Amino acid sequence: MPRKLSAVDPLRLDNQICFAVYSAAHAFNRVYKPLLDRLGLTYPQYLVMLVLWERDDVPVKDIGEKLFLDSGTLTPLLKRLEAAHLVKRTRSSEDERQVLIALTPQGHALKEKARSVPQSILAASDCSVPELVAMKDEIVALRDRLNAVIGE
Amino acid sequence: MPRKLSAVDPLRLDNQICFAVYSAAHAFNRVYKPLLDRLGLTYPQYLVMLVLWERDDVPVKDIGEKLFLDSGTLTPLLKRLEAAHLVKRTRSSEDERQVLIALTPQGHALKEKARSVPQSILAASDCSVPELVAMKDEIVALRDRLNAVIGE
DNA sequence: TCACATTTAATTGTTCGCAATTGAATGTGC
DNA sequence: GCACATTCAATTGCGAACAATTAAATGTGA
Repeated sequence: MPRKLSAVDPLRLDNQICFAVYSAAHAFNRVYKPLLDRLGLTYPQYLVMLVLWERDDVPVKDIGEKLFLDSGTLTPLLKRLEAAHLVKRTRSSEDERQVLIALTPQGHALKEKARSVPQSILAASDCSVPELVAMKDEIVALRDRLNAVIGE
Repeated sequence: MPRKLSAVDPLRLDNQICFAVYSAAHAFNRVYKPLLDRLGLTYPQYLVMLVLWERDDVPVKDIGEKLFLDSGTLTPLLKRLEAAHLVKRTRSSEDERQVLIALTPQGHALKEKARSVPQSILAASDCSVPELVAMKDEIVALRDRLNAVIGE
């Protein structure tokens, strides 16, 4: 009995890892949404806050490198975080080209409210921590290989 | 010697599988971009074309269910595909609420130009096919568990 | 010093992605 | 047959995401 061609058709949606990643990212976003609504953050804003909770007073460029985002995305996003009184934007005095992003007291305080988020995500994943760590490492390795190709 | 807390801190960016997925999706998008530019498609438009190349003349709702997208995303996207003469949008005569999406001859023809895309992605992934299939299956399973939680 | 390149954010314009709403068509329970 | 709910696409508004450009600050070489 001949194998169905569709099972190996490279143009089939179900065979594409990229669509798996794309749709998983959207699924994560939908799980995060109600959790982050309580913090008044969108998911990309939450990522920026994660960066700042690790290290404060960083240039826009550093945030961009960690999150793989450029100023076209970050500038308006950071302005919204500033409008929400979570960060302050100031030109660096050493290098006037740089804009340094610092947390406000409210920005610092929000970290406490965010502590419950990861475990909610873990529960929704319905997966053991070692399994998730293994998957994460594989996906990061794939991402880094893809990014290496982009730099040519 | 005590383990660094950061290695297990759930709020650390590097520990979050969701960020791995999010950033991998963007990396894929950047790899796809030059390939899809030659087809005159964006990545979401390419996904819609993949669906239509599998089965033609389908309602918007069916496309949305396969891609996990709603009409707010698909309606303008499909109008752009129609403006590019790749699809035709017609009201179903059986159920006037539905809009059926059908490929034009140009839309059908584009499939041939798209055949080289998957192997370019495979090359950029720098990964064996069995490995990619295994990763894809894991990610799809995770996505489906997340989507199950959303439906409560 | 001075011309030139580089770095850094900001800006503009296009396309997703989704929540919320609208309006038309269809299905249902009585 | 008729009120009612449901389904489906379209619309509106907002927040990413990114390409391309701009402008200012800084670095470099002759």
